[in-house]
Amino acid sequence: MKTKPLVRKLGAFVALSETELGVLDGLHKRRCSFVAGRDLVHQGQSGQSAYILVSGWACSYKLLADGQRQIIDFHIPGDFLGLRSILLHMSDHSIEPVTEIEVAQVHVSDLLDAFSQAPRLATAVLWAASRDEAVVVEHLVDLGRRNAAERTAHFLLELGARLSLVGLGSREGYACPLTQYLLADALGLSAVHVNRVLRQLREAGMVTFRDGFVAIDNYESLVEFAEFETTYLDQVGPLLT
Amino acid sequence: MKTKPLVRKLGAFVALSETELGVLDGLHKRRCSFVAGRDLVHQGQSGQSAYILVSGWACSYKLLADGQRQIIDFHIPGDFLGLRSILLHMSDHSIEPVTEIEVAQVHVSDLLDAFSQAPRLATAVLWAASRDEAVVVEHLVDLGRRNAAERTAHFLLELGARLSLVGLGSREGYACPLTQYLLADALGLSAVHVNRVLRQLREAGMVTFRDGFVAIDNYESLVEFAEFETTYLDQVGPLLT
DNA sequence: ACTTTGGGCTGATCGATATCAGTCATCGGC
DNA sequence: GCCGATGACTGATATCGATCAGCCCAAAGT
Repeated sequence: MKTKPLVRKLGAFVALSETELGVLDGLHKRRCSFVAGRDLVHQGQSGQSAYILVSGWACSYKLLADGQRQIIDFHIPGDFLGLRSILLHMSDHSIEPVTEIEVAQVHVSDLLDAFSQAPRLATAVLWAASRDEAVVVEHLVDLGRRNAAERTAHFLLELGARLSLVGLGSREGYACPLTQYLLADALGLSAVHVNRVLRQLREAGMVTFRDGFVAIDNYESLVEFAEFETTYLDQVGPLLT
Repeated sequence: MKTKPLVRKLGAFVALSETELGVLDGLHKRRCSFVAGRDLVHQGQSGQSAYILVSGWACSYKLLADGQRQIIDFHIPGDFLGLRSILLHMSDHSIEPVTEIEVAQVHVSDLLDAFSQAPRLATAVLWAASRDEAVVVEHLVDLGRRNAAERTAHFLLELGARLSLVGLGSREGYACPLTQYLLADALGLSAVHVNRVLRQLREAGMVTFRDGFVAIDNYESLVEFAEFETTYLDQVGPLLT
């Protein structure tokens, strides 16, 4: 079987032993699939287990009383879903599959067992969680201090960088199943404006998002335009050997 | 000595034993003070230790190339500072004391030792980190989908709720050393506009921020106006006994 | 006593982005 | 072969919040 995205992701941080690989494999036993659009976790729900995303895309979001929604983050293969919910014993957000997804369900007890069998996995997962938090923080800066075009450019670059880490993208581009509506809800813009901004970026020769594919036409100028910094995503090699 | 804010905070989640209290005490040994305005941690710095904030307020922020900044979060007594930095071996943000602060410096090794002596502390700290992340997520929703007034109202309520957890605030209000400039950098607004919005909220009889004190004039209507949900902050009693 | 500084405050104007009100193309169902 | 749904796209208009330019007050410095 092909390398699991989670293994690939954690492997970039910790040089995984045979035992650790085995334990990680064990976490992938309870497999399920979900169709696009039907909530996996619902805001306000309690209890719950977490999931490891094996294939497909999902997003976590919050709904406001007036029906608007804000997408917190998109999740790609190798990401944990709902890790925070199980700690707080209550989900403060919803999670929705963007495409059809395949996940491995993980109970709290599975996770704690895995950690006691392979303690360095806990460090690795904590590291992954920290990196995810850094992504959310960068997203927050997007919303607070970047205009629509910079924000969109930055966001597309960041997605690309994350996808590259699990082998699903490169500097040339990546497959991206998001609609302009989803992008709007993530970027705090209207779908109409997302459309205009994407046109600007396309006409400026920087990036073309069309037919489910993001083509980065000029990586350097896009990076400069978006003030994109990769330090928090870069991972040259395992830090823990 | 008065109960430490961190003990108070974690105590709301885990019923702490004598041993655990002792270990927590041990983490508070390396005390230092810092004056307001001079960075504690600098964006891009590597290595680093973390800190427990004992008294005073701090904020973590990111600088953009054009000189703008976005404040990610304000930190109040009982909060950890720079926990993510030590995991990523690199700080992706800066931390600046807002007032004079007193902190306890914590090396990675101190923390790991503490966790091995009192394993439930690890769970408690992880829980605290998750709650902090939930705060950042809520802040993200503020920036993405709430207008200036709702955003400001929501932010002030959230601060109040967090301060109440460590005994520094109530539904009537709390002492708040923030300037309108700091508020602007956190809310993604200009200082001028923050001023106007505060006036609106004051004239609407909801909340009065003046002379370093936030007075909540009408808690119910403020909560309704801001669509404030406390679920992720509420903590009726220890979940782990 | 005068100046300087920092924080709070205000009016006028301008620009970025939302909102409204559509068109067009594609696709699956019947 | 039409129908409804969905997503991409566009022009016109409205609005929120930034920016500019400035005043006022209190505290600290000289």
